[in-house]
Amino acid sequence: MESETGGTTGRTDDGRLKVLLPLPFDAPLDYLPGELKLGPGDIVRVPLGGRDVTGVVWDSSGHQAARPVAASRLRPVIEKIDVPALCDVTRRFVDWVANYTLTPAGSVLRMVLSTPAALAPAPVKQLYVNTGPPPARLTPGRRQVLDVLVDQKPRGVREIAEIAMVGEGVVRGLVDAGTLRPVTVSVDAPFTPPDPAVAGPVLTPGQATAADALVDAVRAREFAPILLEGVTGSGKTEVYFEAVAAALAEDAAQVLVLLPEIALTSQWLERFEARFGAAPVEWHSDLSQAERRRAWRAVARGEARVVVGARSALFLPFCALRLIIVDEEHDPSFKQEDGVIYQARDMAVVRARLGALPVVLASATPSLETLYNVAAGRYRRLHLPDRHGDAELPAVTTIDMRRVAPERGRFLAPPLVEALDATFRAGEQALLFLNRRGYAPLTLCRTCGHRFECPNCSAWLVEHRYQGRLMCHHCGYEQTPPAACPACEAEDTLVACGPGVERIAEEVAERFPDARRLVLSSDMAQSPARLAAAIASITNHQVDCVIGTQMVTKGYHFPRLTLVGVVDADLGLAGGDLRAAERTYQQLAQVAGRAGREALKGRVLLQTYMPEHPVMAALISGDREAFIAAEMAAREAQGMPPYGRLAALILSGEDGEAVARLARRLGRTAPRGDGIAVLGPVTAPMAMVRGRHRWRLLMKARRDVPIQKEIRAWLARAGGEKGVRVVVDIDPYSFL
DNA sequence: AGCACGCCGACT
DNA sequence: GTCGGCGTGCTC
Repeated sequence: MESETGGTTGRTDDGRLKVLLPLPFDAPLDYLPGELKLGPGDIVRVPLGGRDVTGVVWDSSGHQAARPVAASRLRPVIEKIDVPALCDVTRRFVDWVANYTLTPAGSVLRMVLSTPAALAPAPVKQLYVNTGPPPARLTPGRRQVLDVLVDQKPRGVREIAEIAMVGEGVVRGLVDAGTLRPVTVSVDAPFTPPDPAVAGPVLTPGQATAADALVDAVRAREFAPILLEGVTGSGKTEVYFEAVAAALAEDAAQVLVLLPEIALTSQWLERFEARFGAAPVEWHSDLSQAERRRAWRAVARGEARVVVGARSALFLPFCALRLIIVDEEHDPSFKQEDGVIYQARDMAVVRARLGALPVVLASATPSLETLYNVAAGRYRRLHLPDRHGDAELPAVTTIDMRRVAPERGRFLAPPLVEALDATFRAGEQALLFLNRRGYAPLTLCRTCGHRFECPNCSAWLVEHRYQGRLMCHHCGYEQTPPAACPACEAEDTLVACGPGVERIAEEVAERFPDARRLVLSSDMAQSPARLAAAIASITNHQVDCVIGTQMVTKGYHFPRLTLVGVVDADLGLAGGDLRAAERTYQQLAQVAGRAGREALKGRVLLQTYMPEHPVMAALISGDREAFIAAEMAAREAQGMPPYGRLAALILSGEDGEAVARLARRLGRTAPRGDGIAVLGPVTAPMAMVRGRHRWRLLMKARRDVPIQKEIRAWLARAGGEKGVRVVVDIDPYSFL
């Protein structure tokens, strides 16, 4: 029996070193430290099979190998990498997330070591200063060079030559003469630290009270989950900036601000810079390789004081994290749906608990989970009063599409058309919201009824008329629309069914030829520059009518926007998943909030076939509290989250029979008993994605049931099936 | 995740 | 007779 020395040394009695590798392994592998002095968190290169990989010295407790590998098979660590060690909290966080999400610990570590370039030796450049003896011959050119360098600031050869107005040869001559001495600097410029004192806050008394509470929480250096709730325009950002300022005032403290990717806008960054005099360190998917390296290293070294990023920023190697802010905490995009499946908002709370620091969840429309935690006394709630007292909330009304339907082939009902007309005449802006990209979601043949479907997925091909393509939104398949029907060969019989934003834009163009239109969808987000230009054109009122998907719902102020028309308010309610009502309410409330942000009173028109639906009723009355209460009661009655827990098993594989076989076996061997129920197996609503057949099972459990343990035992019981992948989604959001 | 080893079709 | 397809399985 091997005995362990404990969790602090990273090695066992016989000198084995535990090293976790960024590969799908559940546990660290054993290595020999050789002559290296290594401790937990150190980043090392180790041999694995025929290659070298980078891993992290892990704590020896926790992962107890059932049967240790023979000492003769151990290989020594190659080298220690010159990067700060991953701190204790980061390591425990990796283990925690792995255990909770039923993901191999190595896969979680891979998210931390996501930037291989950051682990390579830092690229350097050669600069020069005048610290050597003066040259034997002082020519006029040399004199000019030395004049440039009197300030002792290191500069590159090219730069010196340019300022001194001499050739580079003159500079090199002084280098050869030993007058100019080289200094080696990293090519990564340091980040300017934000300064808490640049611009003092201008807070109302209500905001100041909340800000003080946050500042106290930062100073207390304890775990403190806090909901910061306040409607749009109540100053949430300014209030949490005070907590950021309090952290910045402390030595070396780091702050993480998580935003939904879509909300990380230039507008947010401008506000930050105005308050703190410097930009935060950004972390999101479209950073270049060099930017990632610079940011990652700065975080690891503690030089990045404030990081703002999308959910993956949670896995950066912070060493002195003192505060986490999750803005727009209700946003469903915090749920990562592929690779390691996790809810970044929930994991932020976990990281805060492990690190004993406050975490602020900010929202105008908090998630039911968060409200539940407030009600249970687990989270503290700070509520911001509306800055403008009884602010002009937009008037919300429904258009009953059963009574006032648009003409055939049109999608805007007469009352909405009239409202658009009035808005344009008044010189104001309108927003038409439809959460559907492209021109039409379905194309069919009028003669034979043939539908264009994706060959790899159970989904219709969406027509994108601007690009002249039929596209699958699930796998990237696309084709050119054929002239004739591929089934019956009839010509000119293909019809577009249903609207997307492009089709709405077309209808606006037909009805209002003079209105300047802009379609805003994620198709545009591919190019950040184009997106920024588009946003600016709205802000500058170069656009009268914006037709947008959920791209438009967050983070932007459009001061001249007074009318919001929701083309299909029922869209999100279809499918009947758990959060359909909540999500639809959030989304429509958020879109509605775009109308009438400043002096101008706004109004919102919802086109719906079910105006009596509780979601519509709540939007009209503005009574969010009542809606939440009803939704909570319904969830409680059904034992659904947040009252109960859910976990989904998604099976997929190319061989449909094998997938079905394993699905049935999992159904037979499902855990049953007190507080656990398993629904399914059923074929997934999207029965085929990317050529893989899919089945689902859903486990519903009481909150006190250790679902991870149950699922692990269940999967072991059922065994596997060749070529079939099982993905576990704890707390699922998507039911497709 | 890679990279080996392994067993069945078309080439010099 | 070999080259090579990528299916399964191991890496301390």
